[in-house]
Amino acid sequence: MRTTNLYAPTLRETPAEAEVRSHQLMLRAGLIRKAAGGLYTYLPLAWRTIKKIEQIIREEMDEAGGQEVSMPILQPAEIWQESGRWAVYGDEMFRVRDRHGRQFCLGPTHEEMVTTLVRDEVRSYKQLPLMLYQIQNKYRDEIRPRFGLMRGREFIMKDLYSFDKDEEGMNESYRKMYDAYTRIYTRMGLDFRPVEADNGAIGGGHSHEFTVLADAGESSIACCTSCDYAASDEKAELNVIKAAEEELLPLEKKATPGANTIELVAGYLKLPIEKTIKAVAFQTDADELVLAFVRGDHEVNDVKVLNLLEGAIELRMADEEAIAEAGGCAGFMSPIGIKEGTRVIVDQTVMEMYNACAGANEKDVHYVNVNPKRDFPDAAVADIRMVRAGDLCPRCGGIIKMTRGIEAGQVFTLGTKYSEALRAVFLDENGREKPMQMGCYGIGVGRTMAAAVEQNNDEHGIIWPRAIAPFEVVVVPVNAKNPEQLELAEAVYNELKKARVDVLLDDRKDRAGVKFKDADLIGYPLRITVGPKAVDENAVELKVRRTGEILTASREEAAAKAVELLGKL
RNA sequence: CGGGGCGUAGCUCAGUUUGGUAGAGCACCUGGCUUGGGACCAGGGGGUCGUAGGUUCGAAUCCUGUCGCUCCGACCA
Repeated sequence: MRTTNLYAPTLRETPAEAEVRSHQLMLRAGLIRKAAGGLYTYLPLAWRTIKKIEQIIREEMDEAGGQEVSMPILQPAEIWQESGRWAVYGDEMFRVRDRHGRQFCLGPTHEEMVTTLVRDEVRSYKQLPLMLYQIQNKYRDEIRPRFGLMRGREFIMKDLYSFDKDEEGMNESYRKMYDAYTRIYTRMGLDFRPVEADNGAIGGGHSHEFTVLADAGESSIACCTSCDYAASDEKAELNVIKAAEEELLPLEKKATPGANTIELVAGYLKLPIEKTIKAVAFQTDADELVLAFVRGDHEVNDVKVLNLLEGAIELRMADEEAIAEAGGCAGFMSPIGIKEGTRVIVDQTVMEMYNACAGANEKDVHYVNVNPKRDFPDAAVADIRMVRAGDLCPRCGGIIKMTRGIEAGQVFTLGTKYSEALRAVFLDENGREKPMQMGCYGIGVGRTMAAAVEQNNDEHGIIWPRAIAPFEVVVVPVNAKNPEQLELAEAVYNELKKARVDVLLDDRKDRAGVKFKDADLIGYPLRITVGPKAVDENAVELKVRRTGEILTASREEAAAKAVELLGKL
């Protein structure tokens, strides 16, 4: 490919609409252009990278036993009504009607489609396991599209679905996918972590998010500094922290006028914040009141709370009236004196506190010398707090640090949620009818590209990992109007092509500076410069984008040297 | 949907407070000169000032509606 034949409109200045680095760079480097909010055109450079990412994914999916298919993007409402999600999915689903008034949606995901496909064909355990995948556009009418390709309304996704005869098989499929994902992100040259994740409403199964580490990432993850434990902030498990044992003092009320926050109480009573107990009141979607208690310096993890509540779908902050009805007092709450039957959940660490301070369930009054094991021994106890930096790893006891990343892929087991709803059943070895055990596994392809840019750039532009660079090498004749230079550059270019290197010849008649700036901005891993020195001294120059390292080689050696350097990028 | 910010040339922005008839840099076209880090000189093209309405002799500027973009929150690949 020659630059004069490449549509890659680079921008000298950063467009005002882009806030995050990857979005800015992809616009500036001429990779993408916006068509409307959350909708982007992939220009030739971006599309080359997308195709490379897809190819890596395909190879690993096939290797793991997946088979590629292509299912319709336009999906009939019926199958969604059957699974019950037509009503649940809400405004996030794009819905359309055909000329007869029949309803369809633009697929936000394909569980319904793939499950109905499989149920009609698979009858026997002998036909399982089965793994089907596709790479295609998905549509979600996001509340707020943002960060360019990071969260679009149309985005490219690889989605694989596994079908197994039992849980053991499902877990085996899961493991294969986990391993395949690990190879995919490794091959792409990205710094990533498989992160234990909550799989929310589905419950029960496993889930990992494959998170590309980047400071601008949306997800906050807890990583152990000693072992390889990593979990999303809402998932991270925590061990009990035992306070030093103390003699139990008698419970006592103290007036704490206006002290309705933990900071105010601790300040007023001159107590360390670790000696206080904090309350958070929630209500479920069914209006049940739930009181959660954590140590004063901790935060309640509402996902953990929600997971403890059978049947609840979401939590919101409780109304003051509901709290008062249960005998509580907003801002001054404790489990002591709450009406019988009220849902109270106490963090495990709270149970190990001695002579602590908590609300007295009346305005402007707190208790001191609260001893949970004595004062509310019957409360439900669980791990309900949010992880924070400095906590101890639940696996090895090492120190946890918090990092940020971009969730580029996710794997999780679904169990029989969809196979039951859509009656995808088979006969097992004993002739008994059973629902299939499913798993689903997604990779955001465009998001992975954005994450790669987010993770690999400097003040001059993008620095592509070789495996997903739009071109591996750019050959730059310093002065393309000089026939000798151009001829030598073409010779190097042709040799690299022959060596099956993905190479671009920047044959534009612009000044060298322009071409160098573009090369840095677009971020080809390797640049080969052919200038006067090549003509006069037979010396061409190879520059590694990431390190800035410059090597020289003779014209004859240049291609071989480039191939050697690429091997290390 | 709630809360901020912004819509003026392809891009980045000035002009809006105090109404007087459209600007700069970059990009683009022509010619010249130049060719190792976004050159230079000369000439040129390009804007219903997001949009609709109102106030006014006169609106980019003031008022009202509306659309779009963007950031923060709930959602997610």
